[in-house]
Amino acid sequence: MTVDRLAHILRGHGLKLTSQRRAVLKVIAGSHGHLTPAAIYELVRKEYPTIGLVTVYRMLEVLAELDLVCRVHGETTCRSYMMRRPSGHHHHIVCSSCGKVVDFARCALDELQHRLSRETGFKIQGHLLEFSGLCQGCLGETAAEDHR
Amino acid sequence: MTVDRLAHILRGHGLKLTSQRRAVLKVIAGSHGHLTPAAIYELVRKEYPTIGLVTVYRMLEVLAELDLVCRVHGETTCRSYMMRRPSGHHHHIVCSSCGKVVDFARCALDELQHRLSRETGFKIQGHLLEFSGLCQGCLGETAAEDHR
DNA sequence: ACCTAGTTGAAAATCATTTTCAATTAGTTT
DNA sequence: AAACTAATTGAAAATGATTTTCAACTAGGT
Ligand SMILES: [Mn+2]
Ligand SMILES: [Mn+2]
Ligand SMILES: [Zn+2]
Ligand SMILES: [Zn+2]
Repeated sequence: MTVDRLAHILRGHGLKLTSQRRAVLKVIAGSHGHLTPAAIYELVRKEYPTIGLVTVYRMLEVLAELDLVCRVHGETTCRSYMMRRPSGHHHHIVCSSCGKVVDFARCALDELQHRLSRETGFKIQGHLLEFSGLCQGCLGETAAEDHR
Repeated sequence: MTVDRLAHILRGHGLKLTSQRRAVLKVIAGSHGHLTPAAIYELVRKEYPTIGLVTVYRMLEVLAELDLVCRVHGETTCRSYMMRRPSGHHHHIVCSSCGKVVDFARCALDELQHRLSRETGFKIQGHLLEFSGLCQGCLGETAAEDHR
């Protein structure tokens, strides 16, 4: 997506077009990888040395709000833990209401993985898969609430 | 996994069995959901009010080292961003070396999702899927290095 | 040119995590 | 049972990331 197109979208939402915002957009739109706020800040500073880190944070908030950025998950960037129950390769279904977790093993991603490897040239080494929703218990509760 | 079994594993790795560690183990092993360090700390304090938050952090480090805990990823707990390229539902393949991201759309998880929903009683509302590996460029570089 | 709501950035506040260090203790050795 | 010792603990300080506050500034409308 071009910076001008993005700028137009922002304006369409009643947001002002400042040179700081343009600079941030240029950096994020011009990169082919994911960037942390700090990394974006460092890159933007080369073009706009007086920009504040706060402005980068605020810009990311706006972009996330408008669903213009994607979040990328790192293997080790989450600090929510639970005791490991199955010992081998497995994944989780997480209840977004109470946090309950159920494990499952057969993810059947080999076929997809091979296809993607072929199509993108990546040597794929791992995957992250997680389902989210409501557990039976929490489903019952919301049903009971709806009933009142 | 029982606390005694866990305690035994720790001891097998030359780690001392303190009452603090027992208390932390009891809380994590007794929960059916994922917990942040702060949440674990609050729960442990009920049984062991003088424990320090530092001890919880250290215990989690140990458990992660021995691969006795699982990490759970939250939708919004990662702060690495990139500009959104496709507009609809899609996923990422991330290069663990340079951070490059390639998108793909057909994840074909419906079948799996239905099976899991049936088997677990969850109302599944979303999923998180991400592949990681090395992009073509970074593959070339490591090959060149190996050649020297 | 003027107005004004939105925006900015320095600084302080808040929150999470790590480091430091002196005191304590688990598990071993006498 | 007492002594020993390396591992462990927790208060406090240090570090790092993110948010809040607020006075000054500016984009875009009139
Ligand atoms: Mn698990
Ligand atoms: Mn994407
Ligand atoms: Zn639930
Ligand atoms: Zn790469």
